[in-house]
Amino acid sequence: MADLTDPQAVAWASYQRMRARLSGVLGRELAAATGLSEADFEVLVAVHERPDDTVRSLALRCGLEWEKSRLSHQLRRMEQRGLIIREACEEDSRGSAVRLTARGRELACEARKHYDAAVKRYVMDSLTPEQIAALAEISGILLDRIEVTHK
Amino acid sequence: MADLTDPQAVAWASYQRMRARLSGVLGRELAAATGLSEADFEVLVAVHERPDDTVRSLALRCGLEWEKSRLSHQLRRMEQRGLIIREACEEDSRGSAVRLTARGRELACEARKHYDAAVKRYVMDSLTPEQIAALAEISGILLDRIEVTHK
DNA sequence: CCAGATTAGTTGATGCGTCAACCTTGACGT
DNA sequence: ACGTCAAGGTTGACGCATCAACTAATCTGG
Repeated sequence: MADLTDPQAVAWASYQRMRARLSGVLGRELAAATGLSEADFEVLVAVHERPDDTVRSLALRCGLEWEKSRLSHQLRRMEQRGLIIREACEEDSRGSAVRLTARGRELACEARKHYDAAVKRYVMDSLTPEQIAALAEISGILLDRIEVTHK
Repeated sequence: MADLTDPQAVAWASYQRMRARLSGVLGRELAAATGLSEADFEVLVAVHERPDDTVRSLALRCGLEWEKSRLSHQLRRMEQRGLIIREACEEDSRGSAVRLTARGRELACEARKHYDAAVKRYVMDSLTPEQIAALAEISGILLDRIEVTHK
């Protein structure tokens, strides 16, 4: 009772192939248009959503659901490239806060436009509203499943 | 005309979150059970499907749809860990062939069992046959879309 | 108030993935 | 033949992701 049925195997193979290809083209287009990686983009957008373009690292980490060392490494690289700056956190002197630079803010907006357009072009324009809803539903079910067994 | 509608944005967010979580869980379980990465696993399975557990690098690369340098780096690491060996290719002296070691063959089988079971547990057992078919269909559509605009 | 346990964040090592540069060998037109 | 070009593969550099070990500040129980 362990094996996948044929339609299951086919579905999994299609999904895996689609996933690999889609993230490839989206990442490449984003990099070509803005010089940002998807990781950069996620961080910039998440920070830009906050008042004053500033957020505590902890909150950012929880919002992104990233490992702490992943965020730390990413922020170091982004700081070196002048996209963000890190400042002290007054509520908790262990913590730190992240603020967008002018360049970071500008790139966040630019990148969002390009990225959303690419998602629309590659994904949304290809699917019916029913298929989009189905994708959302399936994703939600699988997420629940993972949360339940890993909490 | 550029922005995503609300249901589109929700669907995309769910998909992205599901994708990240699912690949995390599957990768972690595979590593815990066998010590292999997903990249290792893909290679082992692809080679193990061939007669004599041997393939030419070129064929492997086309089957996996990997960049050539990616495959080269991956094979170097796998050779160092004793999962495969690389030998000369007689049809074309530029080329090379990949053969599983005994350990590689053993791990390929072991890993396949664990991985399929995890896919079944996390994905297939959570979805109806209709949802599985919908996932396959959606994936196929998006793949076509990408192929068309990138070929 | 103090000692031990938690928590925020950093660091270093290592594997993965991409790009660009490179080397060798085969293919092809003339 | 031969010169040019393309293809198979390797390498080095760099960014991304995870793990484990570490530092420093906060929390908590007594």
